Amino acid sequence: MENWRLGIFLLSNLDLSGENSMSSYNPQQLEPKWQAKWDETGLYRQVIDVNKPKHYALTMLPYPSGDLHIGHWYAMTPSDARARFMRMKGYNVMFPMGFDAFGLPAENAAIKNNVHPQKWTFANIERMRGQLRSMGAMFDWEREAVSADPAYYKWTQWFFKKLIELGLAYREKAAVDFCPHCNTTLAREQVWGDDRHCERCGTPVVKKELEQWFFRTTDYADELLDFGGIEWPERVKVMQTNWIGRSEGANVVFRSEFGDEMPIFTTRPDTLWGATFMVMAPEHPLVEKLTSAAQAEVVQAYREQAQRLTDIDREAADRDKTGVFSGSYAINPVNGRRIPIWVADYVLMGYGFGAIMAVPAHDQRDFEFARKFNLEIIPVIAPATGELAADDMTAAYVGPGVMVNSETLNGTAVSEDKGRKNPSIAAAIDWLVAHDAGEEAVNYRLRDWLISRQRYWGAPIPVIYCPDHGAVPVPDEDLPVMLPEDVEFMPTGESPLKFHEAFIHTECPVCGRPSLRETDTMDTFMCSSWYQYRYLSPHYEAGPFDPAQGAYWLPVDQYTGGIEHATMHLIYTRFFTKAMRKMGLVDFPEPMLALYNQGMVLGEDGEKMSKSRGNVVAPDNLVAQYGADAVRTYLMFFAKWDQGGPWNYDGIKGPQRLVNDVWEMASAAYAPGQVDETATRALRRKTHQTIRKLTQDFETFSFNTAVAAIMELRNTITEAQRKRNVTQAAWDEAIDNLLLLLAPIAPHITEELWSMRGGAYSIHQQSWPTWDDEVAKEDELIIPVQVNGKLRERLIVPAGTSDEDIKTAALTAENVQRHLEGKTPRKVIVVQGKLINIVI
RNA sequence: GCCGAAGUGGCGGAAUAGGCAGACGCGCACGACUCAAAAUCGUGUUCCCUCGGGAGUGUGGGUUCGAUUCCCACCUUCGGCACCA
Repeated sequence: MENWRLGIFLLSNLDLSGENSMSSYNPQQLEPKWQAKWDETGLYRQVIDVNKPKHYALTMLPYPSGDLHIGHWYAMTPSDARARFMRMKGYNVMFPMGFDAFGLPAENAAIKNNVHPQKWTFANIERMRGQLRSMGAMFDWEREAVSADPAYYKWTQWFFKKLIELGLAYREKAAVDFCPHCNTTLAREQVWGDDRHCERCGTPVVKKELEQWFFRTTDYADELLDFGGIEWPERVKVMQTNWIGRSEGANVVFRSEFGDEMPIFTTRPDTLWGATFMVMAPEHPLVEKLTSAAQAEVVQAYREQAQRLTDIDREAADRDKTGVFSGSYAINPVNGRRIPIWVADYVLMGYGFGAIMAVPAHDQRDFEFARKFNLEIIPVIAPATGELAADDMTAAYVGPGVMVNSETLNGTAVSEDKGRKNPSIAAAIDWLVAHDAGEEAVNYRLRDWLISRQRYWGAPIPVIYCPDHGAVPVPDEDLPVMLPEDVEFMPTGESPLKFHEAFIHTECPVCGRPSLRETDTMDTFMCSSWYQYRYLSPHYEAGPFDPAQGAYWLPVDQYTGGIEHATMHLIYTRFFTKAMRKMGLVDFPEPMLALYNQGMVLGEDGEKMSKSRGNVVAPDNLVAQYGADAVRTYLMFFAKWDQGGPWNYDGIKGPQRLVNDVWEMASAAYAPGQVDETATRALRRKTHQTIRKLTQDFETFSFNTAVAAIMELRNTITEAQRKRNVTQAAWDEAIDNLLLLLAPIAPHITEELWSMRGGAYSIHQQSWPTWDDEVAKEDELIIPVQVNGKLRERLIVPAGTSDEDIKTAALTAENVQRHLEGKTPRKVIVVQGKLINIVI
């Protein structure tokens, strides 16, 4: 199929006449020519210029998988066009590019093909640089940063140490998510979907007890919930807010009969008087102690069974409640009531304290459990319809009402508000504090970020374990901890670092005793959390970035990338910037002031592109066939950027015709024939309207309608060209502006034509055109006339005609008269300059 | 189950502080050029129609002189979360 298309193309491009061969449009020749010229002249070097406002435009950096695919083009081309637009608008624009070069695919390729990950990665980078160049983007390659470069990961390690110093990194043994296929632990964010699968490979994860390094993202939970001062899509803000999952309530200390403290978190302290039992997660550390001899066997069996269940089974919401009685009792601190302690897997060890008070009357889960095991139900909220009878209830009551059966708090109003806004919750918290039984508390769903990875191809965690001094950070002068190159890869994916004697065995930096080096590497999201800073000065050696560069360029003004990073990269990099502020490296709270999420290009079948589906669109072929400019234009035209949609091989013909037409009209000599004032004015009007439209569309990322507007201008110019009825000045104005407006979208052809027309190098250094409202103004208006809301007539009137005159003309129009059927209108609605509706 | 986004011609998509639905493009049809095809150019292209009109933006209601746009109730699709106390 591809070859066939290519064949047609080659034939159609053969210019057999010989006479126009110098000037026919040949993107394959012209695009590399300008790319080289831009390079030689340093057109895209981005240097500090204090006389200009700065604009830091950033697009998410790619993983060097080996081939640039159309998705990269879709992410980068419109970003590039936007950056070019900002540059023409007078901003000093920085638009860097780099590679997120650590990660599993390199290691998997190493295992499969026996190539070293480093070799594989850097060869891919080399290849992708060439492919990126073919796109014609304004990347400043002298700012390129590669995360797998020791000069880069030295600072990734340095940041790790800084986080330890600030108390934001710690090591802990915990039940963590482990991907058996990737053979490594994962952060909670990297476990997706109903079946809790690995974000990378799709394999369901398992739980493992391991000692791992964590970053205290939860320290910033509240700050991360504050999106003030940043323009981010609502969707991302909602996803992050849900992910962080803040709940307000109280911590209350229950005690077992034996005096063991059993703290719990509740969002409903106002229902404490209705707590009739407690439930502990099977993994709760007190389970063993609190299990009575009589219950020992059944509790033990239950715990074992719980352990065997996968998280998927356990977290299925519609599953029947299971559990066993521990044999012990706790004391409810608010009323001294003795309540049984149960063990059940609907309570999760990973949230709150792993134990709850159960209020079956007002919590559906507790209600189901109580009904199943015949536990007591005591209503403590009475709805407006009257008090509840426990025996008659078929579900927990979670609505508003007043507190009952709650001693001194009886009669307090219960609203549907959460936290202290609810009078009953406020009263209960005050009661707890006054009686020293608990305190106001906030709980988050967000977990600390687990960054240890049991893989080779990542930045080594710079820590040494000394028998005397414990975990000792590697001194700064010994950074970076280099990845050894002489390693052998296990087919199991197990990290070769664990078996590399020379790497493992070292000395304690404090006492010199033989010690062991940490063999885990860092999550690659650590590398990408601060790459926007490294771009400023990728060769800087005195720190992660040059503060002089930072003072000018930071923070990022416009970030663009896919939505899939909403709760991973985009939370991590926000956390990182907040930590960097604590380190004194930056003085702002947010890394990216504005964010835009592009959609996805799908295969022609409307499905996500994948090799197995065979619907992958290869940009290299398209560039060979149509040229980068046509591909860029099509990508920006076929859908609104945040929507995306299916690729269509026929659809690209529209943009292909556009660039061809632009070539024809801008390279042709124009000589006016019979000049027509009206036609001249019409062309000038269209030119100025198009400038206005494109300015607005670029500002709002509406690139598809921007390209459509350029096509309209093209259509108007085509007509003028055929009739030769506009002045030379109007023609030149139209062509020059056409090129300037198209320059950010199709940078090569516009550069060539600009130069052919004698414009100064480079078109990309010209100012964005401005429009004159007077010229853009329509001098005739088309006013639709409706009778009872149905269109009956269109009036063409000169601009500035009074409403009265339009109304008169409308009422006397022939077709309107016919539909009035001699009746007198009840009402005539005149929408100025827009429409008339006659109601009869 | 909860939260969010979206349903418009044959197709991709325009148009929402309520005001000509279908911009722009693809495709298609007819015509021109050609021995022929491709490319290119021109004309047309929401559907139905008795050529007067009628219907029409997922479905059903509502508000309004007027609704793709606002309100209510559904249906479908796609994301995110999901026993989170």
